[in-house]
Amino acid sequence: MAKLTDKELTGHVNALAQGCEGLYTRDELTERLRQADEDGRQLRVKIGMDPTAPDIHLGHTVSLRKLRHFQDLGHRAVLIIGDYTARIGDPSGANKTRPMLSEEQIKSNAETYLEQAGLILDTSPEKLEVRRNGEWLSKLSFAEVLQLAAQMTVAQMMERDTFEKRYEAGEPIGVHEFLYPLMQGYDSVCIEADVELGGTDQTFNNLVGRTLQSAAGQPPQIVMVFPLLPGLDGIEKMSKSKGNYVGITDKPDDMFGKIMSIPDELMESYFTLLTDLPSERIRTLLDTEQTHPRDAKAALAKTIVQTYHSAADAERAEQEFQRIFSRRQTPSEMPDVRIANGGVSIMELVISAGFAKSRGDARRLVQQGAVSIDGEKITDIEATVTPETDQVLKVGKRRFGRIVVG
RNA sequence: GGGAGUGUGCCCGAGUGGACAAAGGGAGCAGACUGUAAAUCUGCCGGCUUACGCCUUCGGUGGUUCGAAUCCACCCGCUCCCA
Repeated sequence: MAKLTDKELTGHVNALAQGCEGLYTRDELTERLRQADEDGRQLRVKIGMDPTAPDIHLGHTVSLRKLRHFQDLGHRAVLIIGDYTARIGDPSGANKTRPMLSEEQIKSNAETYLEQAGLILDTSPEKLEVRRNGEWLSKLSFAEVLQLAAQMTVAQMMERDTFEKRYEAGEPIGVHEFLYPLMQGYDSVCIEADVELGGTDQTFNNLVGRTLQSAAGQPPQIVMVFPLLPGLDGIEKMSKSKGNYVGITDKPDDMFGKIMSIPDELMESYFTLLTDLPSERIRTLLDTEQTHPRDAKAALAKTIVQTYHSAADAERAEQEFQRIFSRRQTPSEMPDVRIANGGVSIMELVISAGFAKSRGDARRLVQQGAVSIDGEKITDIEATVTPETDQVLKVGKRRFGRIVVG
């Protein structure tokens, strides 16, 4: 087996630690990599997924991309699908009323997830192992659960900042919530993880894995946590339920447009967490002396679209974006809005196009000057219009429809 | 088990008998400005209605009252203190 030189080893560690916010510990990682190389074995690098929401967004890609990096160095990704955990409902954080998911739903979510994860990961069998934690969690007896629980004290649990904050805020904390970290940690024991990756919000859970592994006589996993990607609003972390996300299967145009709408301050973290651009290049792009922020953002958008689609798609998306927003032209493709012959009220038109969620909403839009047909603004809510086929209904900045009469 | 609090619109949060569809903030939408950035300004922001107005809403159920988010009873959830 080929032995790494110390220099190469250090290089690997540095590269892997890039962008990492917490590494427990660096020395252990170095040592573990060295050992693995010496023994000619793959490290088992774990990442957990929550099958409650299937779509992968850019926020997830931060650690997934790092996982890919491990794969590229020859290691094995172990993807844990938290099917058992999901069935009980993950209580962490704000979503307390998370619905329990059916077996069916979990299964389909997991499938979607895997499919999408395949856009980032190397899916060859020797590089990727997919496991469901129901495999082992469902087999635990109550006594065994108690034994696990006995590994930790309440004070240790309360160290977790989300628990601490909620406790101080007088918010409820379910006893079973203390079991989640244990479950996740037990996952690590069962799959004998060498490394676990996750967002910083998983730090505590992942560290529990170390505790449980040690107790089980295993070398504790190395834990690497990554910054949480801020969402499009620049305030909260990216999440599907907040609606501030970019899905990796979003259409090129949407992806491009969404990224163009992020606040400038987010560009740096997006560049570093989501792209492989060399830091030199990123510096140039972020330097407003050298690059107009708008162009930097376009470069960002393009790079990301290219990653999940193609260079050609990225090119097209950029052109489309410029066409609509810079030159204020109409999109090259838009949904049809069918209307009958003989004219319709403007209100009906907006509603039937699906651009307003209620009549009041439609009225508001018209009154506020958001509605136009072929560039002609219509502000009279009583107006009746007789547009022709191929004329363009525009509502607000980004909703377009092509009129089809008949 | 006992006691004290608390539960409001997408979220936070004021309101303690009528002027309350309910202050304020945030989010969102629209307009101006722009780089679909930020900041700022303006309007909207439960449903129906051009509007007058009407309907549904303040944990749940029932009650008091001409009239309740506001008072009473019971119930439910949450928090804290005591045990």
